[in-house]
Amino acid sequence: MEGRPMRILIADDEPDILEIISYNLGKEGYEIHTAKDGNEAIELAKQINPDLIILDVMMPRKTGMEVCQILRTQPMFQKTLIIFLTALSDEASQIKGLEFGADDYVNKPISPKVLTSRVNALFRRLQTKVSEDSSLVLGNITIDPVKFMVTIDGADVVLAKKEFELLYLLAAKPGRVFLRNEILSQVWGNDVIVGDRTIDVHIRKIRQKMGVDCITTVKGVGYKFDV
Amino acid sequence: MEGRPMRILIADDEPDILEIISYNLGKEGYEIHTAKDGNEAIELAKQINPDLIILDVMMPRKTGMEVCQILRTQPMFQKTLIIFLTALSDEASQIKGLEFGADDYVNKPISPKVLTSRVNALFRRLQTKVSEDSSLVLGNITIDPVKFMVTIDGADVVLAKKEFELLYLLAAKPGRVFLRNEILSQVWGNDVIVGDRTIDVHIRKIRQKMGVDCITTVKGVGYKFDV
DNA sequence: CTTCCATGTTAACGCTATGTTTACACAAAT
DNA sequence: ATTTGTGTAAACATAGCGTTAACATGGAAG
Repeated sequence: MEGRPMRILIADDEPDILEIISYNLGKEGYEIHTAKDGNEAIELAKQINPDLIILDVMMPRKTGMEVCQILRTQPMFQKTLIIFLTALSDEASQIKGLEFGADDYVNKPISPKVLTSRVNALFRRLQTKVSEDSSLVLGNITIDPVKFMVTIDGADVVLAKKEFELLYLLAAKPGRVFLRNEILSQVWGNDVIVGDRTIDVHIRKIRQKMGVDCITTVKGVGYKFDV
Repeated sequence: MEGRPMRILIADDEPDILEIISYNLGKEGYEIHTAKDGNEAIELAKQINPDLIILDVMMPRKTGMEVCQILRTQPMFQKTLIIFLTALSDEASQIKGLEFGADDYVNKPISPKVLTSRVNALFRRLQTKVSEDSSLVLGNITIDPVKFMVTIDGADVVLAKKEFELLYLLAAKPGRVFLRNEILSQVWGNDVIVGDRTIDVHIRKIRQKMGVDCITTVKGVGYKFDV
């Protein structure tokens, strides 16, 4: 799945902050590098080519803003993610930071957990953009919502809209059991009322068209996608 | 060619907030739609297929979180940007929101300018390579947007303007399904209103003129170019 | 063993989304 | 002025999706 861990460069002049952030993001599996001023940040960035740079705004030897501005002019750092970190919580700074080309702007005092969540959110978005297709791959089965296509062992399977939506719902969380009510409200919507057998019939058609039996019935509860 | 404004759906139960945000984002050139509760947001989202959804967390008839959760399970909202808006500034909510699949989390009271900056930052990151008009080669089919010409097995096929634009749109991302709404806004523009059958008629003419059936209908969803 | 309930199975059918054809306004070309 | 072609609308035709209803099955409880 993940070829290499995402590389993060953190620049701040307060050692405590560096340590706290490093520790928390390291725990998430990221590869962490640190710099303690602006020039060092630029140097290191050129060396290691990080995926994300977290910049304190107030730093000696070039502020975060300056670092950002310098890096953004270089082709190599065009698509690098940048987060500003700052004690300045005033509106103007924040706007200025974002317009300088930052992807996020987090105020101090920092909650390590919040920062981690924001970092994760940025990377999540980047993933789906790079791979462009958010298709699910489960063993020999591929489900591509962009192409509206299901493939088993390279062979295409054509599903109708509702069938596809139902399959996608189950396959998005393999192994998890979905209650009939859950399925109804997610695929059909809340206000629609359909008969008891409707879900079953769709499940049947999916099973039939797919050939492989990848959907398991949990009697009295619901259905789940088998891994 | 690629000048379509980004489409934003804003959902909040306070009319004042809706208005302020709409005004400010509208000024930036975005196309704005609004909903005043959760269910309405889901309905509208399905209709207009927005690029970004701004969700108030506290709303009647489904909270923002619920809306997010429901939409994220559906294939067509995998890549849609989502921002949460909330008065709850506590850490836990924020983390929860981001882990729910949101791309940003903004606390009330909202500064319109800050929100605008954050919206801009998200879209900036999303900007795809503006494919300068280069000719597409797909198997034995060549589509040259400069010469306005389509060639199949060396034989020229003459298409009318709208037909060509439609074909080019689909062929630019082979396999990808384009919703009827998407096609309308990309080929016809957002403000133009045309009848229900217009797209079909054009598709038919393309199919007829091309001889080869390279466009597949995905009923209830849209059309796609076959590879 | 019987009963009961949840789900599987099948066929049939209405309805909606799309296909198809024709007509027409309008623009461009001749 | 005539011709030719494009884009849209309107009026059908139609396929197949989504649903229902009726019946089958199987397993758990008694």
